Amino acid sequence: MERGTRNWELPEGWSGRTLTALRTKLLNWFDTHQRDLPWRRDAAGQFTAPRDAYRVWVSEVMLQQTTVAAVVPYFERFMSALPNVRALAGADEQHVLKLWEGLGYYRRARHLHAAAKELVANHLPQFENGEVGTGSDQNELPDDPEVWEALPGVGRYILGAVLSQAFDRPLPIVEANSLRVLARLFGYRKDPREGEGKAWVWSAAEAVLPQKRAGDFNQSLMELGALICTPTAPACDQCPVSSHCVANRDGLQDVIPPKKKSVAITEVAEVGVVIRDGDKLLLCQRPANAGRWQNMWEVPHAPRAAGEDLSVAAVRVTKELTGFEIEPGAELLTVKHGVTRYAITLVCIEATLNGGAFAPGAYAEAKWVVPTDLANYPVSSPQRKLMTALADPKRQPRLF
DNA sequence: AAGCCGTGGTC
DNA sequence: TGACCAAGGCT
Repeated sequence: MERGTRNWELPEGWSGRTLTALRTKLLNWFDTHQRDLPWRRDAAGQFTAPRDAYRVWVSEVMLQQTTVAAVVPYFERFMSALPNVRALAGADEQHVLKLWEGLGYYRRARHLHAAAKELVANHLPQFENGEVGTGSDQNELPDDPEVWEALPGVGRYILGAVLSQAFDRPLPIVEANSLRVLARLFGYRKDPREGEGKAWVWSAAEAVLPQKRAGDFNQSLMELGALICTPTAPACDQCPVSSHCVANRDGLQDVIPPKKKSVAITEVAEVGVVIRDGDKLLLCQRPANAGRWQNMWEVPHAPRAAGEDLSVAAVRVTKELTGFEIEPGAELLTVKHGVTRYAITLVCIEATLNGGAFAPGAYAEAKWVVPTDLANYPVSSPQRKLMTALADPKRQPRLF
């Protein structure tokens, strides 16, 4: 979409003065109603303006497609462990993934990590031997859209969010909240997520954006969408800009924006195999370049054939995925989990190693691990559920 | 363009 | 309870 132009008309009654009033009302509302969130303070707990670019960036990446409540503890842990971009760039990817474990969309973490390496290598002051950074990135991360735009995991939203909040650059943002707010405010009836609607909503975000305090203004749109202009039953009586809102005037809040198409859920039956060899069990690392949970660890698991016996499936899946031969044992437990458009029922079975050698392919690597070590590996949520259950001292019979 | 990528909370 | 939803980006 083209930037810096507006090829649509403001609704009747809108003028430059109206836009000025709208901006003032939203900024004033944000000043008095914004939530106290950790990424709105600096590392010392102080409110600053503009804000620390590294903290803004990490928080914005974590918040993608995720809820504020889920992010808060992850953000605190992440900032304690890796307080600045140099620390992140110097960390192992496994450490970064471990800090991300449970948040989902793990590619975000890998992109964040890769981008930090790129920034430190090519876009930050280089230190001589013995010198160290300040520990704060406020004046270290580049105030340059072209640098940020080229980083992995940085799209137009992250670009605008980071540069407007950290450097007060007047760049717009569009995400789920602001999309809803803008569509209702201007009475846009088509889907702002598709086709020309995408261009429209970015253009609308540019049109309302003030040249000063762009970061606070962008946040005000998101905060309003999160607290007042909610998907269902918006609190229009508490909205600071309801008098400007076309959807409020015409009673169209329920149909603007249109609901997203629902996706059909597919049921999947899987078998997972906990393979013992003495006091250790087999842990496998998923490959780096395809599918979900890249570079994370798990016990071997795969779909069962229709009507396939659990033990037969366990032997077949283990052989296909790892190359190992096993002797299947008792059924252990069942973990149900949803992931994207799949509802997966993972039935886990115990087994003992019977021979064979690890064959890389489905998995990048395999390790024999004592159960107390499982907590140190980054694993998916269903795998964490399985491992937590295995480690439960109340579980009978005990595996180890 | 449309599908993929996770997870947990809400009503 | 299950469908909907969340501070998107990549291919």
